Amino acid sequence: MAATGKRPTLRQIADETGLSVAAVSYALRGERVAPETIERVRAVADAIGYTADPVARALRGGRTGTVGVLVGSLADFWQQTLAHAIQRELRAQGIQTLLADADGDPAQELDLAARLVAQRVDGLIVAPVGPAGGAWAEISERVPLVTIGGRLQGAVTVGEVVFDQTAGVGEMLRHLHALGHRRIAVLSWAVAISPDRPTEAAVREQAAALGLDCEIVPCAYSLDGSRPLALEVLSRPDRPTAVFALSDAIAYGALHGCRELGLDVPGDVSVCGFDDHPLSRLVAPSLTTASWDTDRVARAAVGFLVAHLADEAGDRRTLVEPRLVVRESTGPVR
Amino acid sequence: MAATGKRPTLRQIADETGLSVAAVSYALRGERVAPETIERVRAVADAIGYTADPVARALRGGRTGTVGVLVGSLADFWQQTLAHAIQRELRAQGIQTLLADADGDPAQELDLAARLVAQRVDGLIVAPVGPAGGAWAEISERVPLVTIGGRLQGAVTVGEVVFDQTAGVGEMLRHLHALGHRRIAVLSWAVAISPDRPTEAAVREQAAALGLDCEIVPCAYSLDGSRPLALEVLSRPDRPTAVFALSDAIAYGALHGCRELGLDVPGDVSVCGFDDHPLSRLVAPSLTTASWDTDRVARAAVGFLVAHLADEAGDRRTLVEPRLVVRESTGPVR
DNA sequence: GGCATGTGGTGAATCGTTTCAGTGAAACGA
DNA sequence: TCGTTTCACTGAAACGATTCACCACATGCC
Repeated sequence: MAATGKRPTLRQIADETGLSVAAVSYALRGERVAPETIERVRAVADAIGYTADPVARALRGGRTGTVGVLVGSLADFWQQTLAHAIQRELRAQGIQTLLADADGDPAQELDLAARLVAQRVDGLIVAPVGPAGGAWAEISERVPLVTIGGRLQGAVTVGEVVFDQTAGVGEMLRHLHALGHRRIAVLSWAVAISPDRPTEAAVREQAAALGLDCEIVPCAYSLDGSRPLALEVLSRPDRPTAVFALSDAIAYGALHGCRELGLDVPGDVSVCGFDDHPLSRLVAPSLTTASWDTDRVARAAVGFLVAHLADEAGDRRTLVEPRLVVRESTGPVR
Repeated sequence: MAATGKRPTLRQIADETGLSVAAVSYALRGERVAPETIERVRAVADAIGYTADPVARALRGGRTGTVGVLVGSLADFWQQTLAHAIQRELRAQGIQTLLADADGDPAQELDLAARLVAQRVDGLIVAPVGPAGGAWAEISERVPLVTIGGRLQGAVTVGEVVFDQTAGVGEMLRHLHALGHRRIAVLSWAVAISPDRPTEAAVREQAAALGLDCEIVPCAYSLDGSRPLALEVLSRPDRPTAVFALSDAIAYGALHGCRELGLDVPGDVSVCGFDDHPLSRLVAPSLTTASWDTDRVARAAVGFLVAHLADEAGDRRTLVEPRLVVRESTGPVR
């Protein structure tokens, strides 16, 4: 039968050393007791493999040493990378990660967050996809909250990582503009799920500034979702000269669509994405894309939370700038 | 200031209803008290938004409602998918997921597992990459352990999901054999990290059975790791007619290498992978690959754990068969 | 010597829940 | 009417670590 072993407790060490439980507790954190005693206690603790029970510690009013991470969808490449980076960053701080993913369903986010709170996480890092509901306010009252790339209405956050959507979209549109493109289709998943549509707004604004003819095509966030749309858009008589997909996954679908139509990329159409997925370097043609620095995002988010937990003051907001990666899939208009 | 809200306790409900804490506890689980009282208690509990503190409950000797999931590397596509599937399956059972990933470093696995145990998980699901050390035995004494695709020496597991490596490799080799391939390079990451090398053994065995000339090339598990190796292998005078990569990621690298050498796939060289990554359908040429059914693996692993926790008896071992997906990247020898 | 200060500890309360062992009161059988 | 059962509920003891209040003893200082 597995799992029958009992874990060692302070009581055991106390019995072994002839000290009180309190003395052992103090000794293990190196306070108030004679150095020699500390040594003795530590030796016994090591010998029997003692580790403090986080459950008991948490009950007493302390921390659980666990932070909840909520992402919109682990099926999404970029969020996978982000989750990975956050979890690595948390571990570097000695914090465990309680991961939840809403599986692309914005309606689940709040429920999942509540469950994480019920599990007594010390903090919550949320990369929301859905609209903000009022109940986020309650959650932020219970537990320190850090948001990544999204506002949660009514919630008090202890840190925010914000993406400079305008700069991100702008950088790519300027790149396309410089190559001579004027008529551009924007395949956007953000439209579908983000009610205030900051990305969409950024597209309109930047397009207007550059004098571009940008059509925004709402698009399911998936490989299969974008292919038929790309086919439709590219089959038109006044076919756009460039397709700007707001995620690499969508861009792959567009590339696939181009292949089906016998269109040369970037000869006939330029295609670009957004994410810089590891594979984007390797598809043919390799994909021009832009990305946010995942590691920096993770570091900032975790940093905000850790600083808050340590009662440190400081600036709790980071604006992340995009990085443009030009590869083979974009070229001058022919 | 965030996170100042206190969560409601049994005590509060007791005061509100004039009952004792014990009565409230019983009432909430619907035992021993008058139906009318149960109703009253439930109403108050709902009104103040009571949820039992899992920490206190766990301290009392119960479960934490959390299961630890340890994967070899979240940077790996397949394991991302697996982790996603497991976490979804656990949530369906009302269990939280405490995720840890060893980040490709086998040496970390044991340490991480120990930390998860220290966090008082109710069980551990491990998809190991590294060799089994003796300390796994201790861990399996403390907590029920389910392994996926790997043995952990000395550990007592309550469930095992095993991949039929022989069938997996065999299926693909038979596919290549049927297309006329006789000289095949196998790019294997498993060689590097798995000491007993079951996959490698399977390759040798199946190759011998089919009369194939298979060379096993040890390969770093990454996109960049496989490209130079593929270049080297494919530049030889007696170039193999097919490259069998033991992961899709490695196959992408090989595809890239072929493109650099101006080799047509599958005209000059057939390339196949293993994983069936979502993108493998979309790369050009689309990738012939094989895969294990991630959902089935996750369901089995979680099922084993849940059954054990419910003290049910039953068979706790599943052998997973591969599924071959033939696409464009493999073809007859020319 | 008397008093403050410091050292090295101990005992007990606390966190919130579960559960065992009671405990009055009502109901019931003989 | 007495004893037994059942009912509905209460008190208190866990679970393990932390921490406050306290205490005995030694030391320092005038």
